[in-house]
Amino acid sequence: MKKADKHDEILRVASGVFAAKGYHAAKMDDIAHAAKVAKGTLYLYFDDKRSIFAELIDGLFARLAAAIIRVDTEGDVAAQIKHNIRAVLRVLVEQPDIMRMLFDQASGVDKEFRKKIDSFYDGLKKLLTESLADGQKLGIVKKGDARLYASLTVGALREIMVEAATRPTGQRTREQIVEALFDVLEGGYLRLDAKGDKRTRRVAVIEPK
Amino acid sequence: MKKADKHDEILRVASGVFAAKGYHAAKMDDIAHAAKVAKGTLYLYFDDKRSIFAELIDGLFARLAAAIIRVDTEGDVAAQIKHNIRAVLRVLVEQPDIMRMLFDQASGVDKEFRKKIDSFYDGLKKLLTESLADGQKLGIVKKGDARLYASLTVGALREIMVEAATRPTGQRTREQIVEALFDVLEGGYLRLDAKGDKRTRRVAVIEPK
Amino acid sequence: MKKADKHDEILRVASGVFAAKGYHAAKMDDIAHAAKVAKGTLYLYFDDKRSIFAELIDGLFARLAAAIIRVDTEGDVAAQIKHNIRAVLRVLVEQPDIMRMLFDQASGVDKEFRKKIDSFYDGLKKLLTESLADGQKLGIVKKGDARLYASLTVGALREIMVEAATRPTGQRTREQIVEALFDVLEGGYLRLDAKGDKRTRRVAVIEPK
Amino acid sequence: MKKADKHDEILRVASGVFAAKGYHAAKMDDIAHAAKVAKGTLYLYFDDKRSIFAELIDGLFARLAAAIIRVDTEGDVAAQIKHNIRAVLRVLVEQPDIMRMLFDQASGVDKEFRKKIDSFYDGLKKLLTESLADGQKLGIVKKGDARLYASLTVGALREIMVEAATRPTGQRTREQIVEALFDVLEGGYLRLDAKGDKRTRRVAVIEPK
DNA sequence: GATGAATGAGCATTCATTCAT
DNA sequence: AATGAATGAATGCTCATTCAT
Repeated sequence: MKKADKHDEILRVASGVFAAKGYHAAKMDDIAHAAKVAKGTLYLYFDDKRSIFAELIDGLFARLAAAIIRVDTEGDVAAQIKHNIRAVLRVLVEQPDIMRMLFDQASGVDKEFRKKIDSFYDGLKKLLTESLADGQKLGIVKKGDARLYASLTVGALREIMVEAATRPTGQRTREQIVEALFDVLEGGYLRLDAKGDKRTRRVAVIEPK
Repeated sequence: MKKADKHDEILRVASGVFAAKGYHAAKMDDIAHAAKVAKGTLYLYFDDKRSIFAELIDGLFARLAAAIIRVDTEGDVAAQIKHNIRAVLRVLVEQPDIMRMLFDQASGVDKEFRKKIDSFYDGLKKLLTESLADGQKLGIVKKGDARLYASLTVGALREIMVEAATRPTGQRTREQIVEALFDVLEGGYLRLDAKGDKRTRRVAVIEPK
Repeated sequence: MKKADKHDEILRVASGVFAAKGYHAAKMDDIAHAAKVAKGTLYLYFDDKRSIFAELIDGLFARLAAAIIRVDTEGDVAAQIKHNIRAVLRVLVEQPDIMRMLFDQASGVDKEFRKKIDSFYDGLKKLLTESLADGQKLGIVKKGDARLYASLTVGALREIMVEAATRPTGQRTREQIVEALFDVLEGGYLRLDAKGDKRTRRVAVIEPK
Repeated sequence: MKKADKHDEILRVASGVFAAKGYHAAKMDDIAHAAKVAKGTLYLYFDDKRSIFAELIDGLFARLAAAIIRVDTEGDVAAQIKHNIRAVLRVLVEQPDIMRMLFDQASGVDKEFRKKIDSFYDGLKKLLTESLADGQKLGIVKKGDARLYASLTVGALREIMVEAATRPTGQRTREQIVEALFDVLEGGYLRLDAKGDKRTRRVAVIEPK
């Protein structure tokens, strides 16, 4: 096994240990044992415990960033949005361990980690906010607080991702999730006017089959 | 200062320390110092470090649970939903420290903590899922995966809460958030059909005001 | 209750606590609680934890010392020896708690305590050794290492005392113990018949070598 | 130095520290320092402080148990008894530190330790009691409370052992102690002459009623 | 490269003692 | 005299990291 391979092997194993026990409860001994190497060997491939965790998170971020495409409002917006949802889902669902770590542990490790995570989210939201602002100019996004829409979307996405990664899953196909989330973004899910709400906003609604 | 007062005072101070440093980096010394008592004194009021944290989380949960009302579909649904959003916002925003702790630290402390948090969320989602299912029967909630809608809503809410609690805030008033979130739930924010999407679902849309 | 009374009451209670838990496991809280006084009150009657224990041991020593009479070889030696055995038995058996403490805990408390106990025993053995040496001159004690005889006797006594104090007892009466121990001592190294004791048991004795 | 060696080396050193300071006053730092290892190293070889002490006591018990032979009344009883006294003396005198610990500290450490020690003594006394009862049937042990004789013997032995181990020693040779103790036992409740021992010392014996 | 024994700084927790009321 | 809340020094134990083999 080559150097890079063992590095990756340790990473792979470590993500399982971190996910199972949490960052603080995961001991270097645990990781070494799980990776079937001596404790000292870990330090040949990583500077310290923290950097093992950091590489995992960074790798996840990189993969997420690579998966997301900037929405081009000239093209088929719906398709692109769905593509993004689908891409994020795929990255996360394929590595549920790392994902659990990211959402459950990361900000509890360190001041620095929290910053790193915050800035990833901030970047994500900024990207989304800009896209939405573009969309508002084109009239394909409702007027209002684009930043808020972005946060809300990221939050909803995150929640569903976590659930998809955490639960025994199986229930929903990835495509169902993509469609459902997209639908909600497009049309919300409350239909209060059906009860004769005074603030009726739609003259007519045709529910899709 | 009475016994109960000092207990609460220590809790109050501890939430700040936990929020600032994170559970593990917050030492009993730090808390004692911040509370201006000797370390031993902490143990007169709490069993151990973990139980200080636990009381904070439990208190937050209790306040959240108390603030949320079950939506009665006979009454003004919109008003009740807004009430709930507003109530949760108020509880969390008034104690940003505890909130940071809950979202950033809690699941990293302990297996037990993760369970506690998970079950809180599960309870919340279950409540919401049932309300949505009721709504679907009454035709005031879009058909589809009610559980998914619930997750999505909780995620969106959480994200906005965290942001509201974390950011220097000030920007948005609480009422603006309530309205915006409600609007999105009601009607989504994408208006893709304006561009002539083939899957047009609405004959006409009248944007409010 | 007068000052002296409370002092003694605390002592009495403390001996039970020490005996039950051992010196180190017995907390000042335990003693205060058992004595139904506040912790601070203990310090009105005793300098510190150690001195409570010290007073108990000292009291026991004093009572033992007072109970033992120096054997007068002019008088009825057998009666005096029996008296001593009986007296020691009575003192110890009447306060089994303090006795347990003395034998089980005392030397484990402190360097100083070990010294104190050692010197009590040393005094006891010295007293006995001298008596035995006197007896040897008079021919009523077998020739040989008087110091060794003394140690042996003290050890045997101690063992029986501890047993008598520790066991559910009941089995042997105190007088049975006195007689049995005396008999063994007599058959062992005492040669009282040389003085023409009425209870002469041997017609002739040929000392080996 | 091999693993087992260091384990034993630490044990050896620890017994000195425990004996010198007492269990509670002996700090892990003291032991580590005396053993010239870091504190953490102690925990590579022992679970905790208590288990270091436990191993010392257990080892002593094992060696004592191994050294003692059950007296066979068909053979030379005197020789066997002397062998036992000699064997116990040798085990204890060769490790005076552990012995001090056993007698001075052990029961003060823990409820569990007291039980362990009590049951060792109980076993010893039971063994001896049975031997004495056998002897009584054969007429080589004086009639009477065999259990009491056993306690008395064990107590006497213990006292002499402790003294031999504690004192600057030197004074008596081990063999002198063996002979003296045996002599006393013999004159006391042993009636070996009944079997026609060559070393007959009494021409005639008139047992008191 | 690989090992794993050794390290020692670091921390939660305990409890005898004090002292303001 | 009595109280008991407050104190803080003291200590067993952990575990990330190092380094001789």
